[in-house]
Amino acid sequence: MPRAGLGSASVTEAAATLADEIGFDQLSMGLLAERLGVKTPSLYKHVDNLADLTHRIAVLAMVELGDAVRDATQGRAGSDALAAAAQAMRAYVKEHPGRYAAGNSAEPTGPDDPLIPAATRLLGSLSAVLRGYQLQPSEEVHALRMLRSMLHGFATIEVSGGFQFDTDVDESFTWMVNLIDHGLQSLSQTDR
Amino acid sequence: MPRAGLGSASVTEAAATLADEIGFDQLSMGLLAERLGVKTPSLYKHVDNLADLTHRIAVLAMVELGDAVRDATQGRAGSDALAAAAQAMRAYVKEHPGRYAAGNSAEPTGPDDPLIPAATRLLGSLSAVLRGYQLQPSEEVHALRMLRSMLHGFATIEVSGGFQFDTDVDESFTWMVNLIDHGLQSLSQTDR
DNA sequence: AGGGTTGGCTAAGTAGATTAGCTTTTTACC
DNA sequence: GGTAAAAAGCTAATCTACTTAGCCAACCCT
Repeated sequence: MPRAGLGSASVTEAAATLADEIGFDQLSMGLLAERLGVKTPSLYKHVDNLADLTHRIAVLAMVELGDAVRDATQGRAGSDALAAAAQAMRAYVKEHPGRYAAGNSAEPTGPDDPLIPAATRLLGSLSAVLRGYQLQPSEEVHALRMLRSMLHGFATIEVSGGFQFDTDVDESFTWMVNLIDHGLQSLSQTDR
Repeated sequence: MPRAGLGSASVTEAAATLADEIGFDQLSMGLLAERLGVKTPSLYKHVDNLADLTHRIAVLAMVELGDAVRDATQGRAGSDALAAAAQAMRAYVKEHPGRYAAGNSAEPTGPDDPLIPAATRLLGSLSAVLRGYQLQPSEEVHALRMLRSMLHGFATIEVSGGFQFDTDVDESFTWMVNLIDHGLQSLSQTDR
């Protein structure tokens, strides 16, 4: 019996891709094994169990999303950076809905969980975008929470097919980002 | 053997309460049966299966949330109505996280699904709130999508424990709602 | 009182996750 | 090149949760 050449990383990657295709909640050890041309118990040589697998997908998602936002905002500032970050995040969720869902369902398992730095890095990138608006320090956390809420909410509703009307969703998204942009600009300390 | 006096409605209600307590994804037929003092198979006299049960919870959640938003906005308009609707929605999700999660995971099963009118009614209440801002008709859908995204995103992140910093979450919420309020006011047709 | 319906139960079937234990391949080192 | 340990696959078996079948008691209605 020849070997399949698997490893924790390749199994996680395959699972993430499968989750994107069939939906995170449909992911199972059996389906993943079939996809990899292997019997189900063999997966346990590379991953502790299903919870461990989904956690690894979550970490992967956070790292990738952090990279995407960072790359998109490189060399941009203010409104440009905000629009780029928002579009990058939305694009990632649309392309990788299963990974993103895994990321949302994950809880840190301990103080050394790699999920923590990954999430921190993503938040840092969003913070950097907001820094361009020169908000009062006391308002920075509020603005960050608002930005996260809006992007997360929009992306998850969109991916779940929740926007019914046939009005263009792209248009709604840029409209929303613009509204936030104007709101943040009006709070900018340089305006006062 | 005495009877437990159950019915579809009371089983659904108990399941919803249990989901709020232990988390929607921890809900199981076994735990629900135990809670009701009954053996697992007995539940199938009142509900088709687990999918049916969660769907009923989803409908219940949408109806309750629709009621809550409607009640909160009664007799209010403009900024007051927005703030009331937002607080009502956030309060509902905090009090009933399991029900709300069920609502999010639900898909209509057909054209006669009671989930559809329930969801429509909720969206209608939010639309009514926005109507007070006298937006251009072409912008109404965008504003509704933004409002939904923000409220849904904030509530789900908060309930999942995603807001880490110790800055007061209430404050962030009202800050966010205020920002949106100002943004919508500046778009009001009466201003131009 | 008595027949039909309802709602509970036990027993059994199914699917998915997981563990145990065996065998083969690969690797590392002599 | 040869061999022993580690790694990676497999089959078989276990456990848990959902679900179905079929039985019997309790309730309702006249």
